[in-house]
Amino acid sequence: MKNFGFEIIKKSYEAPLARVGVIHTPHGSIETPAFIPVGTKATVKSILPEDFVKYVKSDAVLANTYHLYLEPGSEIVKKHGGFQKMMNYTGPTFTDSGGFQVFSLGAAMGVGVSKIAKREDLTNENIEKNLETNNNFKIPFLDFLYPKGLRQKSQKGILEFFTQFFKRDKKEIPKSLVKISDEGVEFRSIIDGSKHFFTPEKSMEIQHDLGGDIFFAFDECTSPLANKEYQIESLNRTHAWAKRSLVHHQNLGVSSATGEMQALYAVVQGGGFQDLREESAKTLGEMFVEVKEKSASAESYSVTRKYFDGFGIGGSFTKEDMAKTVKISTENLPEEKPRHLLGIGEIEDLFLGIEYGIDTFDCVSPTRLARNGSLYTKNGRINIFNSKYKEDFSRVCDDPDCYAHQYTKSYLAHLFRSKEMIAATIASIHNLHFIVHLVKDIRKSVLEDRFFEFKKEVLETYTK
RNA sequence: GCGUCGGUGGUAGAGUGGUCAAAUACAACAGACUGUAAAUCUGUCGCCCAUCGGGCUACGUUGGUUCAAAUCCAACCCGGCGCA
Repeated sequence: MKNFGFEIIKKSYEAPLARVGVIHTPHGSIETPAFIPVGTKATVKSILPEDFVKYVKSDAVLANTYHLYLEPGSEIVKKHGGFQKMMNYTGPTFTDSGGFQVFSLGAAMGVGVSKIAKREDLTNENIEKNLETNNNFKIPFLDFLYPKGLRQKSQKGILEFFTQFFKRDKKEIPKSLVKISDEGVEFRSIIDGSKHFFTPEKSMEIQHDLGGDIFFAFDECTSPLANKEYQIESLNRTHAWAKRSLVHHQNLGVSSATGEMQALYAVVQGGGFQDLREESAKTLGEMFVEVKEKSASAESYSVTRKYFDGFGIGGSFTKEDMAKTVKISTENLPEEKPRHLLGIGEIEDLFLGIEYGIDTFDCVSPTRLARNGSLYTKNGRINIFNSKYKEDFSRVCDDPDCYAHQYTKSYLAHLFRSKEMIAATIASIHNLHFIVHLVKDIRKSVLEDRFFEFKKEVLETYTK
């Protein structure tokens, strides 16, 4: 059985923080930098698992704790031997801890805040408003919000239903499905409204059941609208949770699903505040737990220090802050450990991340954009719904290696307009292939010491 | 031929005297989407100027009643159904 490991093959001459490496896992290697496609519920949406392997050719896939815990339930995943086996995938896997849902179902719910804030959103007024609702949410009568049959309703339908219900009974409209305390986070299920309490320990247990090769400590992803006071409070909590995660991971030992060792990453937070990021990276980088191990020969014990195997960089920040935030984080992390930039995947951001020492990325953007008709091209993103593509007989993708190369834009436009399911499939394969291979090409450019040249070449034609 | 019901914007379909350029849905045209509450969401959608807003033409056709008509009346045209 191979264990987790990371080796740096080359450090860039051009960009002092950039490096090329390989992550070893019990299920194979990941050549870094790498883009890891997201399969939240143990499926990369709209793509057959076998086609994902065949056509996307990424080195790994990432699934989500919150979602798989809710359905089908981590026990069932465990009985499959992990989500990897369940989805008939043989390569390396990641699971996210559920920390992002603290944000997306909490502070971000219903207020139109995304992970990447626009600078103009960061007004005092918005921050004030956010403070009122960001913590200590009252969620009255939430059970009524999810009557049977509502599950399939659209987001709009649900929000309308909420609003009507609460207006009628003159109750406060809920701002959140999440309640945060130092102990953990109370989530309401997005499926049926039921209550679930996540602690770092619980997240570890679920992720041991899910069986990913690499998984994350439970963290709090804060809103980009949160002020510094809140960020400090949250960061301390995230650090405390990281320690608890590390301790509990050691107690649990190997994965309950696969019987194999899993690698645990901590998550650097601190919002857009540079001092907090620095503190976070240092704190987590030095964090360890002492483990007593029986020595091979006799009854004596040796004490070893267990550190995190790698680090995620999480949170939300403005586009403008991203570069320095990533940079100060990686500068203060142990160099020899892999770094994963959570939830980032726009093309400019990939270059930026790699330049500042990121080894892996994951992002829903390629698949979500694809389902909504946006496609990556060398000349920027296009919306295949635009009327001009009705009679555009050029290829969806120029690259003959891409599955979508065999189809015309006109055909894909037709599939989208007529709501055929395979539209999402072709578009998703294309977008993932595009991003995965872009990162592979960036990797190559670092190896060949022409990173900046390549960056310029790509970004010059890719406007947007 | 007689009777009856009906003719509304690209389509379907509400509206039956003023708050109607006309609900709603679909279509169309744009836009958004970064650890997946997302096969989702937002905006526009008669014409002309326009930031609020203003002007014009419109609910089969023509004429009428009324301060005011998609809405009431008459005739006509067209369609469904029933009876000859």
